Amino acid sequence: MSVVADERLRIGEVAELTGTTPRTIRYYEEIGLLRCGERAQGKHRFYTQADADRINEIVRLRNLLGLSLEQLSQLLEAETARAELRREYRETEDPAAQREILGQLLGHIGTQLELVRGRLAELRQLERELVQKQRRARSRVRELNA
Amino acid sequence: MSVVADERLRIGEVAELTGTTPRTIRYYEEIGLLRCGERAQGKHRFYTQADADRINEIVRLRNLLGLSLEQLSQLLEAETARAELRREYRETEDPAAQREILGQLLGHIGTQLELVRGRLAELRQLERELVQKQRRARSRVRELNA
DNA sequence: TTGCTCCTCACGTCACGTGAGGTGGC
DNA sequence: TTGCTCCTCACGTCACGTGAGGTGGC
Repeated sequence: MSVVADERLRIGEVAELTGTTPRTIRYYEEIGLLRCGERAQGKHRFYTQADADRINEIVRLRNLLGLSLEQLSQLLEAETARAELRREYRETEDPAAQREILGQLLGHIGTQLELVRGRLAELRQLERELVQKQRRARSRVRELNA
Repeated sequence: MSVVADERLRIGEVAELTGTTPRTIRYYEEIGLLRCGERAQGKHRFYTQADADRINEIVRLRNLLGLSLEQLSQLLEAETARAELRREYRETEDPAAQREILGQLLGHIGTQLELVRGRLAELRQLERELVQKQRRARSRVRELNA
């Protein structure tokens, strides 16, 4: 509950927080989806809340949008690059640069919204069809009872 | 376009109709998700429109709900059993039996609707969060322009 | 010091993809 | 008869699961 900036989470705790497993987190590191974090070979990995947040985002997009880790990697790479730029440019207080960054952010959000809304449309269509089936079955039950 | 009951579709045609591949269809047969259809070893498989419909349903539930083929198998097994009973009992014209079958059908539809609505809720939540991010970014753009 | 969690191989699994080499049907 | 699609192995791949055997930190 206490939000400490330099909180050091262990891999098992992060796994619990994100509904994954240590193996999954190590695999994401292996394929470059997650930062590797400096540590001596064989030593324990440590994570921050920001790492947990990123894993949560990955898992959510993976589950809800059915993207491959390769596709997710591309989707999040842009975001990571932006975050980098943002930290750099925020200090310059240059409004033109900030507008540029915000434009990129809006583009990125737009891409994700398109994907989410496409899925939503498909699921709503499926729901409609199931409700239609349900109505027909209920109507036949009423006929039988009449 | 012509709907002929005994239309004989080849595996490549079914794959095209369902957005899958011949390999996928053979794999579903291999693990028992699809009927095997009597045919001599090495001879060509043939399918009906009903088979294509079933594959479409499988693919849709797989993609939209993220179920494993094992879970899908269980979900559809009940449906297959019902369809069987239905053909048997429809001829008897026994209203009690028909009520029973309709009850099972309604239960099955209810299960699927629960899954679909759970997913819809998660996706709507994700959409809300993205829209919220979008608003904040746009508001910051307006601030910069002021 | 004692557990518990962590570590690194490394093989297994699910749901197919991808040739290799050969046969079938309009 | 000529293509095209089909057939059956069988190995490859992606995203992890699951031990085996060993070390690290509160």
